[in-house]
Amino acid sequence: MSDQLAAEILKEHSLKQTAGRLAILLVLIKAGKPLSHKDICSVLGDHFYDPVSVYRSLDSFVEAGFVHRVEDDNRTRLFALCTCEKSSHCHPHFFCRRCGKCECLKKFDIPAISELQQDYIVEEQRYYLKGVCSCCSKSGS
Amino acid sequence: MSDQLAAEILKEHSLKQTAGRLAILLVLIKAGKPLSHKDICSVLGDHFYDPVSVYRSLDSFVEAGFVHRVEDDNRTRLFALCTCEKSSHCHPHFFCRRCGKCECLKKFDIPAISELQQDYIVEEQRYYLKGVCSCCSKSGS
DNA sequence: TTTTAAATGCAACGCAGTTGCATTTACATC
DNA sequence: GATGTAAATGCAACTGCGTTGCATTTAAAA
Ligand SMILES: [Mn+2]
Ligand SMILES: [Mn+2]
Ligand SMILES: [Zn+2]
Ligand SMILES: [Zn+2]
Repeated sequence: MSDQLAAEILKEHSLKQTAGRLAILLVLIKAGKPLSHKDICSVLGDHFYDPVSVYRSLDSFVEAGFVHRVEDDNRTRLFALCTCEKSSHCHPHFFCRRCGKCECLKKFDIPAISELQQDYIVEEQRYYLKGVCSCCSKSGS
Repeated sequence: MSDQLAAEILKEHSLKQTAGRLAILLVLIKAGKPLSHKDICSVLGDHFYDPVSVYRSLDSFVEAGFVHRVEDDNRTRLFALCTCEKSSHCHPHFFCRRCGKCECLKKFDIPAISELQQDYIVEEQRYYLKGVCSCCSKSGS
């Protein structure tokens, strides 16, 4: 049951177990892919809880390190559960223009630019691809 | 004189030569690095011209293909003259947290993820680095 | 059970960018 | 050079995503 997983994650990061946080986290667990604030609110639907609080809960997750933020082209941010221990973005993301979904390419590391002058101090790298995802390219031209 | 360059670029892309466009383009040429809408407006200063028109001029440059947009983490967009013939982003960008500047790493191609399944159709790739730039890392700890 | 810092709801705000529309202007044509 | 027209501009209002302030509620430690 992913309810338990959600509870464990919160406990593990010493965040208070509130109904809202549990619900939001559950949505992220079940989705298995990056979701926007809007996505999350619409999944929550009836057990609706304040949009501002959703933002705040998400922020607390990001700060705790078990959720990462993906910056979309469109000035909206996506949130995904981050199983990959390392904090911050460790993998590339793929945005499909057909189905509109964003996918974490967890299998891959972000390739480095080996020839970059050594006096640049790289602290963070982000990489994303846009195109047509595996699913969509298979189904229909 | 870069005034002439600006005029040429506009002509080359059959865009009407207006005072505003020439001024904006000149700012981009002189800057030699990505600038935000705000940056541009503040450089224009007195010969001030409507912020909305600045947006529209920039859009026309991007559509024409000689300016590219860089998406910043912070929901603001940066614009840079794109000398590198290929349309869209062909190179990585570096954001310096010290001086706050963004730099086009024009020397480098964006590294590819060779192991990506072939049924993904990659149409665009973006790559950016954050850290401390060459300049800033040299001067002062 | 009591206590308290943290979480929540609600309303107002901030800011980058967009849209609609009336007016002006670059530039092609005569 | 004068004329016509589509494109560019200015201005005001609007959108959408996210943030902030503050009073109230609540999880969980004591
Ligand atoms: Mn991810
Ligand atoms: Mn660039
Ligand atoms: Zn798809
Ligand atoms: Zn710097």
